[in-house]
Amino acid sequence: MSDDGDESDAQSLGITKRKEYETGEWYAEVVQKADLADYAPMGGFIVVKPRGYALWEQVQENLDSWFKTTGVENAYFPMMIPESYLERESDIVEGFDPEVAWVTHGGHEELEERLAVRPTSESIITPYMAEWTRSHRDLPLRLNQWCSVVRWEATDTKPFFRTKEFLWQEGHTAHESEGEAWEETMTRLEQYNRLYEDVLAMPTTLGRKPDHDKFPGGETTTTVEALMPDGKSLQAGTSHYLGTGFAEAYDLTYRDEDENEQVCHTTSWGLSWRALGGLIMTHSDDQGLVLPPTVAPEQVVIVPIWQEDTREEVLDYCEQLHADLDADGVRVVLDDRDERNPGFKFNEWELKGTPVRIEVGPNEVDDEEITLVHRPDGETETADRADLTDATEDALDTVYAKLYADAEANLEENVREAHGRGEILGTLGQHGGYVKTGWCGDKSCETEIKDQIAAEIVMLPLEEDTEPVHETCGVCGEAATETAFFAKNY
RNA sequence: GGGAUCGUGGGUUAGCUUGGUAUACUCACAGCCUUGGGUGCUGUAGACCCCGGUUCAAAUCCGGGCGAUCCCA
Repeated sequence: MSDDGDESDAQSLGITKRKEYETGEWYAEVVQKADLADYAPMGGFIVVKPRGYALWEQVQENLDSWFKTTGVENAYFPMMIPESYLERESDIVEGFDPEVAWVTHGGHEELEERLAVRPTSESIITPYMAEWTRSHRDLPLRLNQWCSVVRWEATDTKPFFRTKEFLWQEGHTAHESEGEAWEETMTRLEQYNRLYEDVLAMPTTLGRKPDHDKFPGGETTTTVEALMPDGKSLQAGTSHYLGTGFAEAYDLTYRDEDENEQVCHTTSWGLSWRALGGLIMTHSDDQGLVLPPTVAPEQVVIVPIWQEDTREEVLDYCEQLHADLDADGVRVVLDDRDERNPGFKFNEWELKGTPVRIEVGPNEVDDEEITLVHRPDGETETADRADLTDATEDALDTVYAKLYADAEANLEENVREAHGRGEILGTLGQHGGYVKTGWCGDKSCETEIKDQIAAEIVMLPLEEDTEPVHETCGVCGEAATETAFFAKNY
């Protein structure tokens, strides 16, 4: 049944596309109507509105505090990078060149050397790390910057998922040994994982990128992958062990205890506002945005419901609730707008993603109770007024658990095994999700699948010595050396 | 990278085939009304994506651009 013809006027205030059937359009509508972001006048760019930015701030606050307690310091490097710097690491040039935006003029004068708008900052940060590193006593050196980068891809804009400019953090570290650098790589990957598990209510899978898809110039790229409800995988964060290649290119060396010059092992790791795209896509529904309480700008909305003769007592009661919750540190708003009826408010706060609603009418006032409603499923519960904060916090925890459980079920149901071209293609085509199969390690076997169904190897098991799931490659039949996870991806 | 669809007040949309004063709802604002799922009334304000062509006349037809969405790779 189509709602195109009979969209009621009332509904056009809310979401008119269905998540299940029109995922792309639904997503665009949620982002705009929940006031998260808008399109910029140039293709590929977006404007992030205060509600959207508030979500990013939650991501920042969490990650930033974890970084700081694990030895990372924030710094800031220029947005523009001289071409000669970029060129010092040839793989970086090759990997990013097609999507670098160049500044060629300052005012009316052509620059002697054109400047790259950073697509990532290894090439300007590493030289400075080299300057600051003299001896093993200066190591490890851990820097992070919160900034935006530009990658001039000619693909369709999808707010947060795919934009030419995006906000992220990029961490860059230098270490004495491969072991330390590898440990660093994993520390950051685990922190990304924690962000998804504990803050964004999204289960993830950790893995390694195949060689042909790793960070240009790096040794190993690890990834946090999140499975979206439409069966596509989202690369939700990456952490790279860069080996000594970058250190060599930019002279990042140190004197060890025996006064010998040694080359550093470096890492870099980044997480972008894609995380928000994943968050929105994962939890939201046909009513609009759904947010876990951890990041919701308003965790609770109190909606008063009154009649002429009960107005004052209901509002008084609500104001008390509001004051109490606020004092207990709950992010709460009281929607006491006079000109809107409760139904309108319910819909509006649901559209905006507020996780818990407290409804208060004369009944609640008389019985000294509160009615709590969970955003994800509309479940209603009643609690004593005296237990306000506990009941509210329980409800918030329950909402988080529900969101996580739903996402987890989606992930668990959508990891499948297949062997043979037909089976791999068929499974991917029918179900989406991840398809595990043996892999010989040859890129052309991936290409074969990619050409037919636009799915690629999104990850390999994190542990390199993991026994392959099949003895032979699921595509060509040669001996398998790895287990490959095929999926369509964002 | 290839193909398709689309672009009208802040949001949703009618009008386009057959060229001539642009439709309605909603939001916003002012006032009244008053509330257990998008309430009712009155008033105000607000739009044809851009450039070019055809024409007496273009939202409408033609060409190009820009932007969005979808499908395929």
